[in-house]
Amino acid sequence: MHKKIRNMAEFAVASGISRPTISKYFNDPSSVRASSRSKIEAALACFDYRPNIYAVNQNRQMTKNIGIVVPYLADPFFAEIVRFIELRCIDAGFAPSLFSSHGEQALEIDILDSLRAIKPAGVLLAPLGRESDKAALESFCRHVPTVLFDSNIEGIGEAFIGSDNYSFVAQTVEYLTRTGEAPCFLEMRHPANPNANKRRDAYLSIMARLQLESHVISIEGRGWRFEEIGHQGGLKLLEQNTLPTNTVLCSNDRLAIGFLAACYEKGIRVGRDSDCDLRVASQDGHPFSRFTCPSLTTAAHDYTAISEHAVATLFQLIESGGRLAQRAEKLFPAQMIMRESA
Amino acid sequence: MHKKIRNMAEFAVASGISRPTISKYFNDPSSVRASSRSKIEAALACFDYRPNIYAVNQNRQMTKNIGIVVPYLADPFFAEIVRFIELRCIDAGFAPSLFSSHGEQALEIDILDSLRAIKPAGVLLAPLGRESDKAALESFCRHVPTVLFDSNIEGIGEAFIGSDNYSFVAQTVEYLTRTGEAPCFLEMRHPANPNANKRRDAYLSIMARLQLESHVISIEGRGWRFEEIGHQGGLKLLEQNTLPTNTVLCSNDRLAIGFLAACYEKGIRVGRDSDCDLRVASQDGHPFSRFTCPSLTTAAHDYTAISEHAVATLFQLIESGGRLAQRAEKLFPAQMIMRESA
DNA sequence: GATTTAATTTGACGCGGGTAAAGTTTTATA
DNA sequence: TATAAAACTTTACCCGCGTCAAATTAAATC
Repeated sequence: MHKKIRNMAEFAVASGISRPTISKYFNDPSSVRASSRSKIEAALACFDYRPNIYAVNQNRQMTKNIGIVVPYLADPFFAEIVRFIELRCIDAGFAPSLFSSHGEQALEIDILDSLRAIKPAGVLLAPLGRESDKAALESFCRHVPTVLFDSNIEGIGEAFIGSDNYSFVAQTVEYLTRTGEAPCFLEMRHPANPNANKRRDAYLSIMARLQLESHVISIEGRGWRFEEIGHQGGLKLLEQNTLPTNTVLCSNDRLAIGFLAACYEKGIRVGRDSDCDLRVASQDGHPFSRFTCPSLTTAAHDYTAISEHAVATLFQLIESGGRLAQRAEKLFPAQMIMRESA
Repeated sequence: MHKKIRNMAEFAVASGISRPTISKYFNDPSSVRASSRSKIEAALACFDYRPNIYAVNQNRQMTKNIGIVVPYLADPFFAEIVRFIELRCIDAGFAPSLFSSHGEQALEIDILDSLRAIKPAGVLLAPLGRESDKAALESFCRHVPTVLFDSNIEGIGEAFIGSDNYSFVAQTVEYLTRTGEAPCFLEMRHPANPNANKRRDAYLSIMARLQLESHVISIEGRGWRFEEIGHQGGLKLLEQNTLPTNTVLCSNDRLAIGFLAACYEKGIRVGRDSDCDLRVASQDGHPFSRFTCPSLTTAAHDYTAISEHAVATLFQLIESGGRLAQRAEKLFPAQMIMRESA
């Protein structure tokens, strides 16, 4: 009875419906008459036929694929946001494909290249940032409807969804200043991510507005191993004993995780209690920031809002045919999380 | 001059080579005469034509796709191993597709389902473990050449590559016992991953062999938020003050990260110095274990060996037509990393 | 029950490239 | 230089499905 169905024509015979109608059904089950639909679904139950996606995508102008590209998947921030995004794409009937550039420009270009080959309906792209080949990104975005997130690159992509870096720094600096000494700012000298520069600039401008003396400490190190960089840089700083203030605001949580490890090793007591030597705060709301020692006071990304809005924007972009009247930018403010480190 | 090339026939004309030869070239550039090859590559340089992957895959019995499935991508262990695997697949000319089950059975089934639809040459699967639907996995593996890694499920997949849990526990217990008191063993009562059970059993058997009294402490909590579980469980344990030994071996690093945070909060000094209250060691070699406070002594997976061998096994499986004479199992021993926590 | 409207069927073509057969040219070997 | 082997060209058909036009049928409206 259950002879194997090899293609849509055979399935059409088996279900007693013509092939074009079957085709319509798979593109939109509600577009066929209820009686046909139930016949098809009855047949579907016995024969478990599914259209060949390669044949389908060859003939469709646009696939149901959505590309998701992040710069560094081993960073739990991206892993977390990708989780949200994937689930929302699936719910909307799309097939997400996930790619990580692993911090390498060549790989990012390769990914965009192979992404073009699968003709996705749209792409959610968190670019490498400073390391990105802007010409390559621009060329890609001309061909594929793309929404940028996390890292903004001016003029590239139809929209950008990210966090308002100013809000992060404003909240952390305000909190730290209100509850103690104003912070110095610890960052990588050559950050991979453009958000880092925005945060430093925000720090400088906010400190100026508050008529406070600002101190930016830029530590060496390149790449995406932020914890290690924060650790090494922290050890050096603490050995030199040249921290200008007793309060340190780290540019991001991963740097702070490394820095806290250095503090611990050097016997520096971190926290807001009176017997502590140093307060450390940071920014991102990294999934592990709860479990540092002490737990990390940080300004957190609104993961849910960002992923939700990024996906919604992409869907809207797809529905309007791949182009938006003008490039939309949406920034979400930080959510302050007060913990033990400051 | 640069009229757009729409398909292989047009490209054949443009390059002065017949279409079947072009087709051969793209399947294996070395299979065509050197003179033809250089003509094709010259044309390729001006016209940047690429075969339509949907048309290609429709007609090929087997694609060049490789599926990679992990249970929880937000766990840096998997993120890290995926990085290795992806790069090796790309180097070998395959197109890896990455999926995370996000800890959910339904999603794992969905992924295997859509994976079947893309007709991959092979799949590298790290199953959820206890949460997996074994019947679904078995059915999948009957259709797609699959190599399991990380979590073994007896009889499923053509091969398994993972770590030798016994070696992990043997090394940590040996080290801890040699340098101080024998450890108790801290684990989740309902671990998601079957490795956890193997580690507990190894602990019991090793302690018995050493004629030492064993103490297994099973803490409550389900799911994949191990740090939180370790943290909550740790707080409870330390409040009750009922630890049977001054040395704790955690089943895995993420649990240990949470436990260390609990120790810090409770003012327990962790480390191997004489003024410390507790020694804590663990297992996995988690990327962040270097940055805990104190840094975590742990038995590390041999990431490189595992990913290397998993990929090599899959390639071999693909070359031998999708079936192996018998199910191969390969386990790699741990590499002990001595740090400050024990 | 006649008419309009919507849905379906039939038949046919196209997408882009795999692949096989038969004949032709090139290269390698002796 | 003759001969065999390898690579190539031409021709043709195939894959599985989207999609269109024309004809047919069913449902909805009055």
